[in-house]
Amino acid sequence: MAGLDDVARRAGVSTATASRALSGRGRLSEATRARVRAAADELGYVASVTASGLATGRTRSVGVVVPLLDRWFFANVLDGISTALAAHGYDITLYTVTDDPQQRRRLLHTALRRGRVDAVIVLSVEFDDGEIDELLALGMPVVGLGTPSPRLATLRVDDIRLARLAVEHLVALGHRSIAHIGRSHDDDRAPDIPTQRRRGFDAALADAGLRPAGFAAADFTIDGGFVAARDLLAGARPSAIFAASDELAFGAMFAAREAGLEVPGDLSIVGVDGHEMSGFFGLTTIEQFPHAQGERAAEAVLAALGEEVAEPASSLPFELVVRTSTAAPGR
Amino acid sequence: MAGLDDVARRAGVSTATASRALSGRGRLSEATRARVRAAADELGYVASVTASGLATGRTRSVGVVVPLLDRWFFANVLDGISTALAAHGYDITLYTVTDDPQQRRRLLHTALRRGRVDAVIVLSVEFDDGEIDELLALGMPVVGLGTPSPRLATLRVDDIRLARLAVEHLVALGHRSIAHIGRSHDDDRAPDIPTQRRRGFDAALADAGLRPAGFAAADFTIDGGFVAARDLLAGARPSAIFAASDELAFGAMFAAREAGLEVPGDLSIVGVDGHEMSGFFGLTTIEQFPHAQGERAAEAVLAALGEEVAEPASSLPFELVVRTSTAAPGR
DNA sequence: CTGAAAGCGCTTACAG
DNA sequence: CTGAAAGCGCTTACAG
Repeated sequence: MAGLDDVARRAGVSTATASRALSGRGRLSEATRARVRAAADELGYVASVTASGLATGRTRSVGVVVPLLDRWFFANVLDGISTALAAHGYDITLYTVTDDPQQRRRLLHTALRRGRVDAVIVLSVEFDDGEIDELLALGMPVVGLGTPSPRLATLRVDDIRLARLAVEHLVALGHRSIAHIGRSHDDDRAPDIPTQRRRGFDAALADAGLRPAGFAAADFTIDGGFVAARDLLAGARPSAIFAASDELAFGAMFAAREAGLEVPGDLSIVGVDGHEMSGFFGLTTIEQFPHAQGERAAEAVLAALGEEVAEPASSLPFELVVRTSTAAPGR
Repeated sequence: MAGLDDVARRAGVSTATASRALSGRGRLSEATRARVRAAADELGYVASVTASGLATGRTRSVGVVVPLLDRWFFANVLDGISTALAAHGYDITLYTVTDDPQQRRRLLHTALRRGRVDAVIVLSVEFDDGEIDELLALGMPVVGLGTPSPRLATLRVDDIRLARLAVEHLVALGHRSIAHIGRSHDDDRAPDIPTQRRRGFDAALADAGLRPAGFAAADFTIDGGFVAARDLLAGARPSAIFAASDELAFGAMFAAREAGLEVPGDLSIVGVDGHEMSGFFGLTTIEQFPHAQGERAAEAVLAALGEEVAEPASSLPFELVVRTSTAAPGR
């Protein structure tokens, strides 16, 4: 691989000048700049990141911390991040993080402190206070997407309003007996997404003078939705379910089918996400454009790194998509 | 952040000795080694990758090139890669690649030549001959997973046998009219996965003295499967469909439902993958354990980098899982 | 506008 | 077993 001095030699200038010509920093004549560029092209020169990283402290890479790679939502967010970062010549270094405390230590204490990345994007991982301290102590930009901590610069959709939108749709259809599948902290002020959605659910019902017809906790998988819905349908059956994700909603649809119930005849179901399969299932849902969310998170981080990016809008959009899984309460 | 000389000073040794103590290379007394380690722990020292990378030429990072982040299969493979790599202290740098030739050039010509990664894993991307040349010219280990090119060290499942297994299951149930949804090159010798599966399909039918009851090409999405199946079901209807992926099979199931057909009463369907939803759909499928495939690819790359890894098995396993989407041809 | 030189933080022959 | 020194390939004040 050709190095910078090969380029300099070929262009007949010093290494310093070659560096300036290629980076665009410092002023030099257009002629020499062009000469250096030509030499670099001819040699197929690409600057070594380890060398320039060591010299400048910048590596043009951002770390992305994800909880689970195989959730549809995260895969799409990641894709969005990747698109936006690539457009600015940044690479992405991927870190998976589960509940394993040792793994978290390794991430915070070692991986992120190796100087491999210039900034980090954290997706929906719940870090405790001490972990947030360590993140902040990294001394680089950290942006969260759907991260619960108020101490992190975080992009989020207004999940209370989002949930209200879903529930108000059901109420408008005439439903009076609406249950919820999701997750919730006991503390109403907990900032995590599932709790916010549960609060929006409660609030919308209260506004309509209704009380929850049931709540079932589930992790955000299809199977979780299936089991939760089976529980809900076993008791005094609600006429509608608001599921906190499309995957939960799919699970609920499978449970309804197993129970011999028709959707929406016997049971209306609303989800959240806009999952690629929601159309096939005829699922009414709140779309939230994860790909765009990823792009926005990437832009926030790029801005913090001093890159030129389009002015970011202030809030993340979502919208109700009505399909065939919701209707007026039947029979 | 503490540097190596801080550690050395605290331990009362030279930087060189500190480096040796921490890396384990070169022999030195247990006593000083312990002293250095203690100093490093107390200071929370972590070696800078840019510095050690520049000095050694190794960065402990591997590039992973993926076509699409939001396919269930790739997400799981990636997760497997991440698991195995993390266990050896390697990071992963993620590169997404589509058909856009400019993007491919940027990857091959720039991103991969920056010295950021020690090796690369390529997932199912079809590179042309010139691109393969560039990959090989990188001068680092490259391993493919499901990559068509015979010039790349590639891990693959035996897709001909895999397809035979699926089709033989249908034949054994008594089906005589079996169609295929997938993709295929005209050239039978094309090494890409879809073509291999189509060949296995043909071969199994030929062995049973049967001829294909239809073939419909589709990209590997649910929607692709839906459209393809709708076409197949519009003509002389087959009694069974072998779909080259579970997502295609899901699409086919939706199409069957739309056509008012019962599965498996009117139509049997087999898929490939072992998608997390296949259980809910009652889909008979060939499981192929993508997570394990990812781990295996990572281990192959680690071995090429001189890391100690378990002896890799020689072929990738798969297995038939019979559910309720297949039965003897009905009515 | 351009060059010589120091420095980024490690590693590794080379001596001893 | 340990240290002094050179070097990895860039960038950037500092001079001119």
